[in-house]
Amino acid sequence: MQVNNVETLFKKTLRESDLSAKQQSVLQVSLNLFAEQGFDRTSTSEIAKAAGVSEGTVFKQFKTKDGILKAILDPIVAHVVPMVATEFLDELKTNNLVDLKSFLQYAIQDRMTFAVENRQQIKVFAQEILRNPKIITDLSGKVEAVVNGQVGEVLQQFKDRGELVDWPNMRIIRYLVGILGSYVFPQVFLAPTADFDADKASQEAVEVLMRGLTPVK
Amino acid sequence: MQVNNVETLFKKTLRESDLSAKQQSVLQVSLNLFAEQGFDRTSTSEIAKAAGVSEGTVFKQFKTKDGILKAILDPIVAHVVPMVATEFLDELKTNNLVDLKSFLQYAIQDRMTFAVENRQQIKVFAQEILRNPKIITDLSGKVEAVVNGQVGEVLQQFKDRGELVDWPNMRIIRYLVGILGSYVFPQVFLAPTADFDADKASQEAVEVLMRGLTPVK
Amino acid sequence: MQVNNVETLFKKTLRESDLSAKQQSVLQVSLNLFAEQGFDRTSTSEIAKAAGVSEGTVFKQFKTKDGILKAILDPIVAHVVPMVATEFLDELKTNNLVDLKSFLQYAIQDRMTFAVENRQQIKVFAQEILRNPKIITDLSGKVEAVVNGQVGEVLQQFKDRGELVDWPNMRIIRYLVGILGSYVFPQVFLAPTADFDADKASQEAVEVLMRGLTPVK
Amino acid sequence: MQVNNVETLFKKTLRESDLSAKQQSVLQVSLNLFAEQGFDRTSTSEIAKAAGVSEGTVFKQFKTKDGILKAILDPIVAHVVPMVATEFLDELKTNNLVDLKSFLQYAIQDRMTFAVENRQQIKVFAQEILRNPKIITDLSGKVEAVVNGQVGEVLQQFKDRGELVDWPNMRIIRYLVGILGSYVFPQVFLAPTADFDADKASQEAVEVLMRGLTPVK
DNA sequence: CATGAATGAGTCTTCATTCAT
DNA sequence: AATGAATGAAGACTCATTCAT
Repeated sequence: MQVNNVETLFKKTLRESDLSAKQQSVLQVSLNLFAEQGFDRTSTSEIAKAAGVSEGTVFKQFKTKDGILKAILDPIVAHVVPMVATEFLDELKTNNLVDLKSFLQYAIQDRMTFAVENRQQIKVFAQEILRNPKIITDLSGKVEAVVNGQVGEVLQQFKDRGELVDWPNMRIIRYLVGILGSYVFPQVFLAPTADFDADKASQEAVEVLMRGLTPVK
Repeated sequence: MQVNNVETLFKKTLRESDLSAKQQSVLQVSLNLFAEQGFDRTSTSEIAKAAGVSEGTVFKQFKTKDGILKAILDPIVAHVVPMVATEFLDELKTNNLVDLKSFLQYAIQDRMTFAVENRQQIKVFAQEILRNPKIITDLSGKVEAVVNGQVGEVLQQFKDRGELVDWPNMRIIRYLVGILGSYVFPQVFLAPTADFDADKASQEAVEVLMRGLTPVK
Repeated sequence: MQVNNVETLFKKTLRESDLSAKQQSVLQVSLNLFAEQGFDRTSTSEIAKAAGVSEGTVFKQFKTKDGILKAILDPIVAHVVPMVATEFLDELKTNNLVDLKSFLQYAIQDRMTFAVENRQQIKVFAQEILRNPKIITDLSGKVEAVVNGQVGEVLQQFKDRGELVDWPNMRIIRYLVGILGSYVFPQVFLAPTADFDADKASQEAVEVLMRGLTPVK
Repeated sequence: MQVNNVETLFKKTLRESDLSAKQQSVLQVSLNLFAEQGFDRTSTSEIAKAAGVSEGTVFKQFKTKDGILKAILDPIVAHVVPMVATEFLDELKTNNLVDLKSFLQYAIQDRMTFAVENRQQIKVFAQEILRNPKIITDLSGKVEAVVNGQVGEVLQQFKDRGELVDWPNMRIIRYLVGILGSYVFPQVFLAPTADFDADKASQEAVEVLMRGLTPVK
């Protein structure tokens, strides 16, 4: 199965950057601390200590504390998100999703796993969005392009075959995300319950989505 | 129509408290500032200035900065949420919701309006949940009680009449909230677009929910 | 003889301000430290310690380190300079300066004493002028007004009586200041020699000025 | 006319030193930055960047930041000042200054031009003197030697011929410098006004000095 | 010689909190 | 109850200096 793990991809991006080992460590450690206790509640001295570097080193490269956050978020937005998207879309095609149900089963389960595995990164993103919603305005363009582009093609197939209601792509995706979120949200932001059954959850989600998105005869 | 406005109810709660006018002002102003710029980014001196009181006064009553947040959140959780819930449930009964569609139309539109009107308070809550998920664990008990209690009765009617799938109440509510959230989330947390059409949005939401939640013959 | 001491006047201004004793102490101590070791080489913690207050107190009132400097310089420019000027001019009139020589003797000696007694304040000013010459542009207006105003009247008397060359006031004052400075400068900015004889110095200065400024028959 | 420009001479001194091109660049750039923004407000990284060298290089040669200042000031004191003095004295002799007026005209105008052309260097010196007056104690010996030596010879001629008052050389030079300074100071340290007329200024200065320094019959 | 990443002490500044009035 | 001056610990950030390469 695909890696699909932001942390792995993030580390890869780090390795390919021209940052020194210490500076990479700063970003790695910051990501974890920001996710755990929030940006504002994480001090730069805490970061330095956790990364095993001096406080000067932190600022030498990243200039400001906000610079650290930017150094984390920017490559994720610029590289990780597209990589993940591409990977996901490739899988969609590879897996030869013959009908809507297969497609939904795959997509829902895949994204659910993704969300749970990348809780940390998602939380950092969520915090930043609450603080500065502009960040998502920048992303929404990309998302819309993908939805109407490659994802749109896939959806169109199902529409053509009469398997999917003829609603705008954004509307269909909205419901997909909404239903997915209704399962994922508590796991990511609230207490991640140990008894969360991703299989059962995705089956249920697929069931209600199939009902909601199949054309009425 | 009902007031349904947390701010109004919050003010009412304040009036009924034994807090002096100045102390009420502190809470009122804090709520706004916390929503606008976040708890960590709001200083107590800023609060004091905005509330027109001295810094000493802020602490005289609330002991700590966290105490202010608690003084805001606690009554909302203790009084405002129940009041809103009761009000909502009363309306459900009063409006004589003869069938599932009427029920969904009413519920969705009502909650959508509620969310948009109370953006500020919701944002403060969201921040606090990210920081301290425990707060929702406390709430979830109450919510589950309501869902399985009064709301459960309503849902049961529809199930009995064969208008609603025979799924657990929590599952049904999950989808309701998920679909609702897919419309409301961008308005509350991202850019609140001026062209948001609550009527159209709730009609669409009802449409997909009716499909998803109606039993198959 | 007149007080003529900026420090005394500065303290008087402080007392009349609405600053607390501690805050006055901050300014007093800062003035001394800035004069001794320069603005940039004086740390705020040093100021706090010397003033016997916490570092927070320093910033509570003066906001920034520059704010401290401003709080020192502004009242001097606004009040002390005018007070000193008035005092000086009053003395000029009171002492019934019958001829140019008496006038020069008085003025030179008086200003020389003034400069030597207020070395500290003058040094702080000098530093600030090197850093930010704008400060003197603001003052030059006032100075010119006095030179052409009250001082001008005095000079005009001597011109009318044929005791003083008919040059523009600014030119005459320029030489007065230049010659005065040639004696004062080393005392203020270089090593203040113990054997400095203000009496002899002013006699010499008066001698050369009398020669330079008396009309040729 | 003579070069009379400290920068040119400074560069020449640099070329004749055993410093590498990069290290010379460090001194050159430091001089400018110190003059513009002061020693304390110029960081070593700023110097390194402006000089196009690494931070390590700056310290390799000069050990400390003070070492840079020393490396700038020392050669000026050791070589440039003497060179300028010699040049000046040579000119005095070459120009065959027949009488006191010619001498004053030449000297005043020459030094005035010198001061205005070397504003930067003078400002660095002035700053350093404010900070560490000892530097001038070292210089004063040299100055006194020159004043009583070669300059003394020139002055003696005029005294012998009855063109110049029989005052100690230092006293005469004091007035020369004082009057000169009264014109030059504002140009160097305050706003350098575009309309400064060096010709007119030196004529005026000569006029008052001739009056002040000519023996009374 | 030259580099530049790394250091850590020190700087200015903020802020929640206390307390005498 | 209310004030606001005072506190001091902690925060972000700077900078002269070192050292392995």
